[in-house]
Amino acid sequence: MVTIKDVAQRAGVSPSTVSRALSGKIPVDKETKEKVMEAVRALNYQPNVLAKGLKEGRTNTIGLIIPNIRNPVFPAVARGVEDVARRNGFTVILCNTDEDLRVELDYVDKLQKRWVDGLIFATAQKDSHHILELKEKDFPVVLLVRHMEDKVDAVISNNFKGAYEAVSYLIKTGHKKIAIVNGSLGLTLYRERFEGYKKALQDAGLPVIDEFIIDGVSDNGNGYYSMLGLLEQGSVPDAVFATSDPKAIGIIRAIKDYGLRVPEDVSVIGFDNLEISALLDPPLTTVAQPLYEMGANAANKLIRLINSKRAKKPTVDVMEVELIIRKSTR
Amino acid sequence: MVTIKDVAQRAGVSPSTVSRALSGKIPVDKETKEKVMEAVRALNYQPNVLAKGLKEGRTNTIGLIIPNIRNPVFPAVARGVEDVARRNGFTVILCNTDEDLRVELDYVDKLQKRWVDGLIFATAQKDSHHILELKEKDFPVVLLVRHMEDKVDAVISNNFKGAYEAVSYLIKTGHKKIAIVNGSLGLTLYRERFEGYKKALQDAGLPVIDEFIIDGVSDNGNGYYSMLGLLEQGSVPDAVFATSDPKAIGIIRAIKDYGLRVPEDVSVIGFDNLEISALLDPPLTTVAQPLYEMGANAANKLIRLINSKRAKKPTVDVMEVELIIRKSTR
DNA sequence: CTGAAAGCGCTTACAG
DNA sequence: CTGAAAGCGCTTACAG
Repeated sequence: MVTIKDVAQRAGVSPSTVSRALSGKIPVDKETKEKVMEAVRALNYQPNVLAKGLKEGRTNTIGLIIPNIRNPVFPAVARGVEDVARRNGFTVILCNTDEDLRVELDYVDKLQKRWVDGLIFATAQKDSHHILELKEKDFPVVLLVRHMEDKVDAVISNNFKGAYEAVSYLIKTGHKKIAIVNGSLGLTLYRERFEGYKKALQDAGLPVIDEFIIDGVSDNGNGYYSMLGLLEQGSVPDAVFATSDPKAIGIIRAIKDYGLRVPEDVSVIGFDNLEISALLDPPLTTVAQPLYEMGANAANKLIRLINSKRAKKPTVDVMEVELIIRKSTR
Repeated sequence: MVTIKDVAQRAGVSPSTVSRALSGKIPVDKETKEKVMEAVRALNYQPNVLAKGLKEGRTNTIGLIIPNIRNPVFPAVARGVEDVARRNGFTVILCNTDEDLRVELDYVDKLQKRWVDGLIFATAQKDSHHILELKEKDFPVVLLVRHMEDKVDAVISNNFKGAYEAVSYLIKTGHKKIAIVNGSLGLTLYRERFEGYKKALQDAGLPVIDEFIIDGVSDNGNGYYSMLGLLEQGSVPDAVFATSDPKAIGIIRAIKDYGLRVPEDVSVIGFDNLEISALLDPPLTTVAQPLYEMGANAANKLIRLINSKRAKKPTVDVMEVELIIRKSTR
């Protein structure tokens, strides 16, 4: 391991000078600087990040906390985060929590010890006290996809509008009995999508029917059973608004297994626009979220927080959303 | 920030004693130990990992270097790596390279010295000198998915056998003109799958036909054009062995766009068994790789390397593979 | 069993 | 512009 001392010796200067020549922030004589650079090259010197971090109190590392990278929403999001991080000289630690609070707290603990400079959470719940605590300590935090009102900086998409447009489209194309298969109402994003659904019905003078409202459905496979349950109890809607593409996939399978056709008997509309959604049978009509850009924005926001001394008021960036019409709706 | 000094002061002992009480490796009087623990709890002391790392020369962090987390093979792999890492007290840094060597070298540079205890590469090429160099320096390295003969520890799947079984199945079910759409032959895994393809044909007394051999096809969308090209030049196979599921997806679209049916006119078989592959139209027949387990094994292997003092001879773990028959083959 | 001291590799006031 | 010194928060020989 070659250290700053080795470089200093070879260049015939003191370690302090090497440090200054390298940082560039403090004036150094041109000639000495060249000698230093020459030595750095000759020895292939790499400054030790730990020592630097220990001294400066920062590590140029951020943590990305998500439920599960296998949920197909997150690869694009993670990629957005990483690209921006890398371009700014940051490195990202990936943390999957499976929505388990203990795992999440564990990670927060561990990462803070590691002196991570900031954290992006895509796991925020209504009552994520630990996130609020970090915020209060002025530790840089940004929420992604899910947010907590205006208390913490966040990047989300326009959930209300996306849902409103999806359901309005269904109404416009002649559907009257529109069910919603929703996620947990503990999450703001699903509450907002629910509001959009209700508003669209109301604006069209359609009733909001209790039996067509299903929530608490997760993304890993139980959309199938919720839909099957609905059909088997004899409530057949003419359209379903699924609040995520993974849910829509399960719902379509359930409708087919029940012996009905999509979209002839039941139209299905999703929310996300995953890369696979165009490849399904039938190709999925859905509301596109700019997942990559959301990740990229969150990383930018976090890095700005890290670099700025004074705390500003948190802001929530709402990204626009677009209805993509394919073949799962008639 | 509460440091070891604060704890020492409160417990009325020296910092050295606190360190020893905490590490547990060196005997400490029971009573003093309790005083220390009491102080640790009272102050909610968190040892600073940077300082520890600087002193001990290790950080309990590993780097995972992959082409792109958006390629649907990698989320499962990454999850396997992370789960094992976390269970062993390690943290993982995610690095996407897009197969760009400069990005990769940049990452290796940044991560390697003193900062990360080991590296998992899912990006190895035939001539990845930088990986060999790390290995020679005795820096812990494990290859994943792709390997470099027996020079470096690796976890791969049984590519030859998977390909052999896939193609043999096609032959057994009456196909005679079987094309292969392959990845870059610069990668061992694709060479091995190619060998399996050829061997299966030979064992059945079928000729290996040049015009049915396409390689250098990447996973992001150009399977579509390769297949379309093949069809348009008038060479219509009765089956296609795609050496990855993403390629199979593009191939199926090309066949349909060309006006033929899958599997009635052309059977298609993939390799991977992604979660989406069962949901496609038609559901994809494919060779399943244990992606999660491969990631988990690689992490285990790496952590063992990190913890063991002496270098052992590298070993290549070959994981078993399974043919999953669905509806894209007749 | 315990404390004082040295040192991991840096950066940055403090002098000059 | 430059060097010597102190210090970031730990761990670990060295004495006792």
